[in-house]
Amino acid sequence: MAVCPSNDKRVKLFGLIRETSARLDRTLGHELEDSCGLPLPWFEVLLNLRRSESGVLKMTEIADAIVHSNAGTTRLIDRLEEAGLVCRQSCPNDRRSTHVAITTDGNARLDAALDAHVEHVVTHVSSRLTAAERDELARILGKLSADA
Amino acid sequence: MAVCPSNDKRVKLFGLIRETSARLDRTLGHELEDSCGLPLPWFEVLLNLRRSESGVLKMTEIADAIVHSNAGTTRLIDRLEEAGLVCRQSCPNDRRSTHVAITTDGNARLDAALDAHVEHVVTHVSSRLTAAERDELARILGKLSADA
DNA sequence: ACATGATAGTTGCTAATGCAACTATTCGTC
DNA sequence: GACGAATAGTTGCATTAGCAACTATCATGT
Repeated sequence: MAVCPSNDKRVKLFGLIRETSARLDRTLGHELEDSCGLPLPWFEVLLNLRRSESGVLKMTEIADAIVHSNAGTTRLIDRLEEAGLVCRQSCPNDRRSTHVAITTDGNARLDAALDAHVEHVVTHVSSRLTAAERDELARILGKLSADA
Repeated sequence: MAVCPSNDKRVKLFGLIRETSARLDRTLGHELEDSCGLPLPWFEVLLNLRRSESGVLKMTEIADAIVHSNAGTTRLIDRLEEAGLVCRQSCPNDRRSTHVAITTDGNARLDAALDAHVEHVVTHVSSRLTAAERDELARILGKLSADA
């Protein structure tokens, strides 16, 4: 269909999503690490735990939320637990499953990180867009993120 | 400012960008690898070479385009060269610099990959959005990707 | 109750990435 | 022209991630 597929609009859109996210990831990741000593994936885990209703998440839920493999999530939680920011708890209903909860230390670190992170996000994202654009971006991305 | 920073709209927007991109990355990466045996980063390198005016790119240009470190790009190009898809050429003007060019094999692989990739992008991105949404998304992301 | 299959999580192994340090070359300034 | 600073690229090292295989537990059908 396209005369030059390498410049195909559709291909470019995906590339743009990828590139934008990668740049923001790198920038905000560095800034978070520099200001709080907290890697972005750790932050994401803590953030998801904070948001969870029950205060705990299963390994699989975390893996899905942060878009990691189960194996990768195991190791990630290992490190977070090693650092004392989360703890594993046995799940009463299902003995295959593991509950992960945030610790007091984890909550404190998250609070500090959130303050810094909000500032970074404002600098690199919010302030560059109008309110309408931010809403529209969230709406559109929501449609894409629905399943995959 | 926000009562509950973990649900702060700004934080969520960044998280959504990250999540959406990660999911698409994973899905389209697998599909491309399964259909063409081409890892997504390889594809991105070849695509950028195809698009370049002169037919070659410097290592640093590639690193920037695909949002990799210089070190990571060196190893990535090593593998691509090993596979015969690109070749390094000495740069006449600057002997510190290295030109990377796509080979005949690389072009063939890229052609095949593009056909498959377009299809994947249509499935997971284009078809989920209206034409207006696609344009708007590209426009907004363009504003974000501008510098960092 | 039991066999079969599905699911949750972990581990071994390998691949890919980044940072810091290094070499080689070029640029700027005197 | 020569010296110091900046730049392009590569390498050593450590970290992180995923896939495939494994164990343990649960669910289903007979």
